[in-house]
Amino acid sequence: MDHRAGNPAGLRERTRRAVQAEIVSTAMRLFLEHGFEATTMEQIANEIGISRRSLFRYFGSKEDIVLGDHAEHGEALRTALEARPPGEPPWEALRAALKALYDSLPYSPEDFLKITSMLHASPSLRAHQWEKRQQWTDLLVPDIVRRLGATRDPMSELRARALAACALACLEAATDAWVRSGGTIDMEWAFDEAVAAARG
Amino acid sequence: MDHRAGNPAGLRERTRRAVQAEIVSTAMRLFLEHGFEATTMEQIANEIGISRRSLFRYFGSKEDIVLGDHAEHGEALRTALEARPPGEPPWEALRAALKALYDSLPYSPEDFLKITSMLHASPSLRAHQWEKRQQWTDLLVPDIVRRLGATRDPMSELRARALAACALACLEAATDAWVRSGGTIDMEWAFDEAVAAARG
DNA sequence: TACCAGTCTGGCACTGTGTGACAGATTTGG
DNA sequence: CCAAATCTGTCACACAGTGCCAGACTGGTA
Repeated sequence: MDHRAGNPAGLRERTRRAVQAEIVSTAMRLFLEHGFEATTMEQIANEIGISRRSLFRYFGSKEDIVLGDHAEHGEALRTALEARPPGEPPWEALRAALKALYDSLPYSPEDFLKITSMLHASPSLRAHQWEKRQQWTDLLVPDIVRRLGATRDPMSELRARALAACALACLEAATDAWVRSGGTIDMEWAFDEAVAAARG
Repeated sequence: MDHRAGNPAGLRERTRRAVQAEIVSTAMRLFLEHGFEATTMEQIANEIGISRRSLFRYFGSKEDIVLGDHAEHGEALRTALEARPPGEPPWEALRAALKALYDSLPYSPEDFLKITSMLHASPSLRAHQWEKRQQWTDLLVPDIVRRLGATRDPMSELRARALAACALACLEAATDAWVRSGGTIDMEWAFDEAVAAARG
């Protein structure tokens, strides 16, 4: 039985969420202030007032503090894609799903630019981000297979995977151009431009 | 003056090349035998008979022992692309250049499968490989810009970058399918299939 | 209230990668 | 043979990440 009133989850869960949130905000502040590589896990832990060991219990790696949301974003993207009409061609559905994800991000344009710039500046962050995005493809493949038509051949997965990977490559190219421009160009336009170039 | 007869480069350079080659072959043997992560730099150094510190002087990171060729491969790819007729459409030129690179690889199909499988199995190797391939795009962009037509607008780089990234994404998808099939399917066919799916 | 079981925490030790500094050996060019 | 440049091994160090353990805390029960 639950004796506490109006508590959706136990105290444990709530404190855990709170600590998690504090870690992210504190760490992000330090990262943006001194750079990702230059900030050590020990500094972050000291700043918050917990031990280094506990910090590693909340986030398995330094990169996860920054990219922790990426797994959820993948799920959101999958949901958005599956919400598109079944008959819609893959590229249009992917475009719409990516736009939905982009619009749902809670960052202000300035913060988003700072974070994205940091992501581009640190090799290890870029690498981990790509790793997470590879997992995005895995999530998207089933839906794309469906959209490509129900040919039973075993290579439909290859086709779907290539399509998803190209869409994310275009997203990356667009984001890259956006960052280079200092956030001045329109991201949506850049993405369409990238797709148009790729499709010839 | 060079007192030694028939030596294209000094003794230093030759021994350096020899040691480098021995490191690669010894390390690859250990990697394929016990796995990449399970093999430590100390083990490799001991096996060869040099100090750990010297090993790090030859290869700045463990991943570089495996992916050292990747930089040269990028150059080879650029050369192959630039050797294609100027009027040829980007996708066809890229396809031909990638095939030329693939054909020039010195590995037997069995070795190539083993190495590629290892590359897919280790997250840190995958990440570094992707990083190197990102540099490939930088090398290819100028030529693709030329092929896309000399529109002076500043966004031609975005288009070229997207194209290169999609081509490499298709290569990745094809390689992935090839590895999953245990090397049975035809890589060239898989690549074409991936491109066809992406271009709709 | 008291108690027990599950969980969280900090502290310690340890592995492995990667880097800087230094002294001694080796090569290079004259 | 000499002097400058380069390579080598050794030691020390920073940092990420992990296993282990004892103590503290929480949640539910009697």
